[in-house]
Amino acid sequence: MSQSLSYAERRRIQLREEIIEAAIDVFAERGYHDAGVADIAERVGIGHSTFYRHFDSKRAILEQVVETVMARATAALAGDNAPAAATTLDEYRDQVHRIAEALDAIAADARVVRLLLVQAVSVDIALERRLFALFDLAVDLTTGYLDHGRDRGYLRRELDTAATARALVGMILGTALLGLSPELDRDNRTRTIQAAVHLMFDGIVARQ
Amino acid sequence: MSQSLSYAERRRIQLREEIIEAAIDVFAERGYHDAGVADIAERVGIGHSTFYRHFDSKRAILEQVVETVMARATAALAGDNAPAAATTLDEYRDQVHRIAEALDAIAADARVVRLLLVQAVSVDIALERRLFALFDLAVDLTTGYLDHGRDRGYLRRELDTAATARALVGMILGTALLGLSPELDRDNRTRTIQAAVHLMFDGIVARQ
Amino acid sequence: MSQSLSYAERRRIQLREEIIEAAIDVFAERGYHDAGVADIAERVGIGHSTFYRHFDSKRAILEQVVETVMARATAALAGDNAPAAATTLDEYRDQVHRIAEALDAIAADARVVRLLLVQAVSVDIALERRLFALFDLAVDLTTGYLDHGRDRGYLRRELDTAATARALVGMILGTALLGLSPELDRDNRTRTIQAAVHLMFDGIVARQ
Amino acid sequence: MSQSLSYAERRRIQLREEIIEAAIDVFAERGYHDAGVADIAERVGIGHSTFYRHFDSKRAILEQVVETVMARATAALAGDNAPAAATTLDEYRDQVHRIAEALDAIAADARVVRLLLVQAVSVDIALERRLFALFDLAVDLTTGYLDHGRDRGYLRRELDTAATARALVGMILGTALLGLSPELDRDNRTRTIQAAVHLMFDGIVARQ
DNA sequence: TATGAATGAGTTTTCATTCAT
DNA sequence: TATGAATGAAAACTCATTCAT
Repeated sequence: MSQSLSYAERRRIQLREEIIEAAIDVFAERGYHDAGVADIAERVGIGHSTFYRHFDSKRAILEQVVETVMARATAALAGDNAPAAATTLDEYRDQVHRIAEALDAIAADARVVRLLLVQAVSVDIALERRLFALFDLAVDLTTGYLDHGRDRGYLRRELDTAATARALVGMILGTALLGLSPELDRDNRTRTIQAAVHLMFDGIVARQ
Repeated sequence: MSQSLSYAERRRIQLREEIIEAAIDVFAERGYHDAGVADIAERVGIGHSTFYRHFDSKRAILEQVVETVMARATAALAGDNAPAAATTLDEYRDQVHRIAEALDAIAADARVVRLLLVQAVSVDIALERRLFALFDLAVDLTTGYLDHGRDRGYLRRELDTAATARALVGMILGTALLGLSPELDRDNRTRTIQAAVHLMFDGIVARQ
Repeated sequence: MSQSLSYAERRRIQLREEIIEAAIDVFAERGYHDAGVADIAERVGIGHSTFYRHFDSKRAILEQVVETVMARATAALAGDNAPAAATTLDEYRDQVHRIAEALDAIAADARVVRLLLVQAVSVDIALERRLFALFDLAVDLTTGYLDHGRDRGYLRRELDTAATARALVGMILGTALLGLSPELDRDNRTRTIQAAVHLMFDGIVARQ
Repeated sequence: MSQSLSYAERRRIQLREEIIEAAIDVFAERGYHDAGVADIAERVGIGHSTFYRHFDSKRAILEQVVETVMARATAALAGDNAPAAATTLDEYRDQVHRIAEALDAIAADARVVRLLLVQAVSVDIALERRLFALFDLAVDLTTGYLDHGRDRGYLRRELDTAATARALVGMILGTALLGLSPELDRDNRTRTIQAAVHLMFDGIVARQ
């Protein structure tokens, strides 16, 4: 199908992607409001007017940026940590570990966190809703996993799966947010992930 | 001491607080950038230049707003859920429950969450740092609690307390953020809190 | 007549004068536009609202200030350097010297020069006219002196007295303006005056 | 070299000059403070924000205006009244006449006088300094001429050249300032110049 | 098609002046 | 009477968006 595109069309698509990429950087660095269309255009190396041949408005590209980043994040998750349900606790543990690492890889890019957790929420109600819809989806998915584990018997029988899922997704988002702190080095980040997973499975209480 | 203030002085202080209150609303509703000084003034019912008799700039009142909200939040925590260390697991469980409820009471006000987690981070590097400093403090405090519990023996001996504290604070922030979702009703919120606390202590794994 | 004034009236007049004095300082230091009514009031030690009990507007006090400074300047001139006409060249030389010194004493106060030559001309056409009327008066007076000297025979017969008077008044104003230069010390100032008087009488050409 | 400029570039430069020209008018007519950027733009027939595509700020264009006017004035002087030193009194007389006429031609444009003597001094310390530096330069140049004449013997041997130069430059500035008076017609202006030159060379005293 | 030029709507901020105590 | 509080008019400046080349 790509050979059916003319050179101009391919060029056009490529430029569009370059603009999105530049916008990701610029919005993450300076924030949506402080970033100007001119900044984005300059980074791409085009006139700021050309920008408008590809996007209707500044708002429109933010939307596209958020969309793109959301897509990448979900793609990264979908990779090999497929939603195939685990049948034993150990399998589930492994799966969660893999998911956690994938999420960490995503969140390690501060731009992603800034765009999704900060900018997307601060600009606009409509965008905020879109984001919360994604979060709700994540909660639903997680609920499914927990339901499955509870049915299989390796998770606590009385688990309030929906509420627990919400707490877990919250933990993901919150630690991602905390990861923006400049204090946090790589090692700390890794330990936090491990602690979170350990917490998730076993809690903090000592067992005899 | 309050009787030592003249009528004019009291009036002045009161107006100042009204402005802060209005700013909390306006910033939470429309976001810092989309909110104008005129909007704040209008909500208070004063001329927009009167605003400048009480605050030097728009930026200055945001700072004051964040300060105020942070102070209220910490005050709410400090209430009766004093940092007095628990000596048994049950005491600690109770304490955590009380803290969780206090935090929930704070976070139930969507304005607080919006201001602290969204606006304060999106406006300015300086403000962002201030906020992260607060989060780091929360992590340190939590680490202290966990250390104490581990030393007493009611928490897991091999607990990575600092990393776990980070995960826990992340869970608080993340669930607060999720709480912005308009879908979430009172009951859901409560269940999420309970699930979070349960998760924290016992994890999700079934015990025989 | 002053004993007919009540205490309150005297106090009022005195305060009015204090305000004018403060305004002279403030306008000279910061310029009319950059100076605020509040600055003047603060210097006097009164509330800025009280200012309006004594003057109708900021513009009004500038007028008063210019009037006052002009009056002082002319008074200083009128002193002992009375317009009594000289009958000999030497008498006229003496007279011009006295006048020059009096003018220098006035112009040594940079505030006067700033107010009359800079501020009064830059604010307003009406004020500018008032000032030029004063200058024209000075030209007329000088013309009278020169006419007198020419009639007496100690000044050149073919002297274009009106035009020369204009040149002489110009020299006074111009050197006063140059005197604002921070470079100029007391000695230079004196030498300039003497050079100007010498120039006026004898020109620069060598005589055999 | 001008053909190397694209149409757009020429247009841009031309517009820039139109703005400067308009600003000269507007600042001279209403004074720097009372003139708004919008007034300048309106006179050029452009939107007020277009102004900001050519100048950074209102202050910046004043600087440019003063620079331009100063440049024009010095250019007018530099014309054919070159600084080539005169060797005889008559040559010097001629030279001074030419210079005086050139200066008069400059000062005949009231805008120039207003901008340089009034506005430039009233706005800003920095600009005032720049102007006084120019005046000091004029004094130095004049001193050089006088030194030369004294050395040649056609000027008085005991002439305090520096001080006299200051008095002469003062006379130039002062008569220029007086020339702002609306009373003054062309004829008066010319006579004043001639009287000034006559005064400069021969003084007012009758010679037998 | 790509672009720089142009623009007006909008925002923050100042300050002379009036008002209420 | 003296004053601080209140205010609105005005002004500089920015920037997303449109236009003309």
